Amino acid sequence: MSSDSTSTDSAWLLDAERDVQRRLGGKQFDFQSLDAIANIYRAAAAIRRRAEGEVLAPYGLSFGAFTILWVLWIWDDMETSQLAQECNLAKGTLTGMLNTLEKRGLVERHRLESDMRRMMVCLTPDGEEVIAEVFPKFNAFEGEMSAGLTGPEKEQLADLLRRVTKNAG
Amino acid sequence: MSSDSTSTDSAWLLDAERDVQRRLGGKQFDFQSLDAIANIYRAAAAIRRRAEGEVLAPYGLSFGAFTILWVLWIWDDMETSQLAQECNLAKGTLTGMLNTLEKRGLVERHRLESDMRRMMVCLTPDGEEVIAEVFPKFNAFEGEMSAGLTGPEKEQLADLLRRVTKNAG
DNA sequence: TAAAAGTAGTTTGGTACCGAACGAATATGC
DNA sequence: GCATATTCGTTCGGTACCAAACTACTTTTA
Repeated sequence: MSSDSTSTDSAWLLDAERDVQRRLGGKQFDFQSLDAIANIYRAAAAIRRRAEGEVLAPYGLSFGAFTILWVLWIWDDMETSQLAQECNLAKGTLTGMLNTLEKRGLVERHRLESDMRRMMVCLTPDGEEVIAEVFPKFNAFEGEMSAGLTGPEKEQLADLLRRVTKNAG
Repeated sequence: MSSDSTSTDSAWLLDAERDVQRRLGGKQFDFQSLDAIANIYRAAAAIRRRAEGEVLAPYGLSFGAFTILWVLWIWDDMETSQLAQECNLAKGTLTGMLNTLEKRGLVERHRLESDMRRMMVCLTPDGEEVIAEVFPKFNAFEGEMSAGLTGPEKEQLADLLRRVTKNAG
């Protein structure tokens, strides 16, 4: 399999991919899709772990908590249902995480006057201070993680992933 | 920012990305890296959720459990330390998940005779049967998730992610 | 206008996951 | 050859996360 691969130079495959080809090369599987999709998790897991350890841990933020602060920073305020969707969290999960963030004084919840079922969430000044301090470091970290790619390559990566995400949504 | 962007057509941006630009467009951040890296999570989270719901749940497998079975299928057997690394899991986490899989009779553990600290893990015949049945469905699912991409685009996506992963490792 | 249906957030029970502390087995230094 | 350091896997305490049941509120409907 590795000897007759078409445009992909086998010397550039991850060890894991090479072993997959050795084990399954004879079978009729969709290896192009396998490589594309599996590498999404590999990259996501590797990046997430490093981000939590190197950038977020000093602020006592999990990746999910950081995402919540980030989303509220971008949108100013938001209903919890929309926030859960934006952060890829189940609504029950979001409740717990907002409790934690609220105890730390980083976010605030308010019921909507017009509909007492619904809840608006926004950053407190403290929360805004935290995200404004963390995000530049996170963005620099993102730069490190994609350091091997040229500008156009980063744009293309974003574009290809965008199309996968739309497909999966 | 969106008006002077170079090759990225704003009409193709995800809603989330557009809002980010509206909020942070004036600041000096590395938007190319931001888009590239942030879209990795977005895609990974969306795919993982759908995979668990549509492909794995009928077999009672979490994404992590599926990954363990898959890795053991490819490598035949493996030491737990290596398995943890391959699955992107902390070793303590792996212990618990192997307990679960062992109770279900899908994997077996054996101490190495030559070094009683170390542990080999392998699939049972039942485990092999499960992964051999699940994986083709999972692979078909991967095809669906990347359906909007041409073959060469999938290869390029895999290649770009590979370089990010190596960078993060 | 009152019952039924729908909707939003919370609670609950359970798994997944991590880091740190631990104990057993092996390797190393003197 | 024995203390020390190292290296395994496991245990422990805690957070993150989900799906399903639940509660409180609102809308629909008759």
